[in-house]
Amino acid sequence: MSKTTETKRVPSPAAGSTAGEAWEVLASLVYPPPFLAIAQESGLRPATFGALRVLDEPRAMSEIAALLRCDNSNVTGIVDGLEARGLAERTASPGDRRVKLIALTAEGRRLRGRLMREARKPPAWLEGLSSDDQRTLRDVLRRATA
Amino acid sequence: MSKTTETKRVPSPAAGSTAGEAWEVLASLVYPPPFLAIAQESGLRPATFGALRVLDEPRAMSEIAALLRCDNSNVTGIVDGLEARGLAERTASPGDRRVKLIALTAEGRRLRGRLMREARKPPAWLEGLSSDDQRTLRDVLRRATA
DNA sequence: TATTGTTATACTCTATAACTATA
DNA sequence: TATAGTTATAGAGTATAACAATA
Repeated sequence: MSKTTETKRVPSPAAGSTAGEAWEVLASLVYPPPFLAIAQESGLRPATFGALRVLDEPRAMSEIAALLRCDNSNVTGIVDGLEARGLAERTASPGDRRVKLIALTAEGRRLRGRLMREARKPPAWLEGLSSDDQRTLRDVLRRATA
Repeated sequence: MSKTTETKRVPSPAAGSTAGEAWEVLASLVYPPPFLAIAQESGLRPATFGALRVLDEPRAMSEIAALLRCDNSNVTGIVDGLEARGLAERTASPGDRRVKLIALTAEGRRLRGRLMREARKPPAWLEGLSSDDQRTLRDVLRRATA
């Protein structure tokens, strides 16, 4: 869970700059992250949810470890959990018999689709903005990444 | 660490709405949270950083647990860690001798001040926006919380 | 009796190191 | 010899339950 929220709980002094003011409001809106709640509600543990997320296609264990930025040895347990729930299967790699490809089952693909759609859903405060404000926000943020 | 980033890693289908588009960009900008990196660089573990954050004034163990949304029993260990580092002290509560008030030491206050200033610092992408865009962003976000 | 904080215990997530089976 | 994955083990973070001191 989040012991990470900053604003609103600790009374913060005036930020002193426009960027600081914007950041203060933004942090209060996006932390804690909504997808943590989604993982919890789905009954999946964070690590399992993370693995499901990157399994958009069959991947080797080491590939999953790299995407999750964790050690290979963890992936063994995480994939064990996915297999136990019937969400994924270890399959042999055609070229290299050391490699195991992890593929979602039909049920795994169903669950993943549902959770990914949920995770992409904009939070209520964003849906509640006027269409103009939504467009403005989107455009400013796009300039920030340009 | 973050096994929580969504955008940019998994190719996501077009969001299909202005809010969805805005959210997609926003998520790529704010996850993983910058204060996780701050905690790590400071050599504090996330739980310790969280406790330090809520100790703007002396607080009872149970109060800390409530703010961190964790069990009382965890706070014992977290405060043990703060004490071992010389950052906080258990002091007796004047009214109720069951209660222990945790107060930061001078060193704890110094470190907390430094970390909080760091955590409030707007990220580079926000500082890099034009003044106009910063103001626009701030005002839209303020309307979202109104 | 009820409450505050501690201890005992257990489960999850993470990492390192030693091991296996391939290459 | 090197690599992919597993196992053994350990440390941190979390939770529940039983306990001591105090109310």
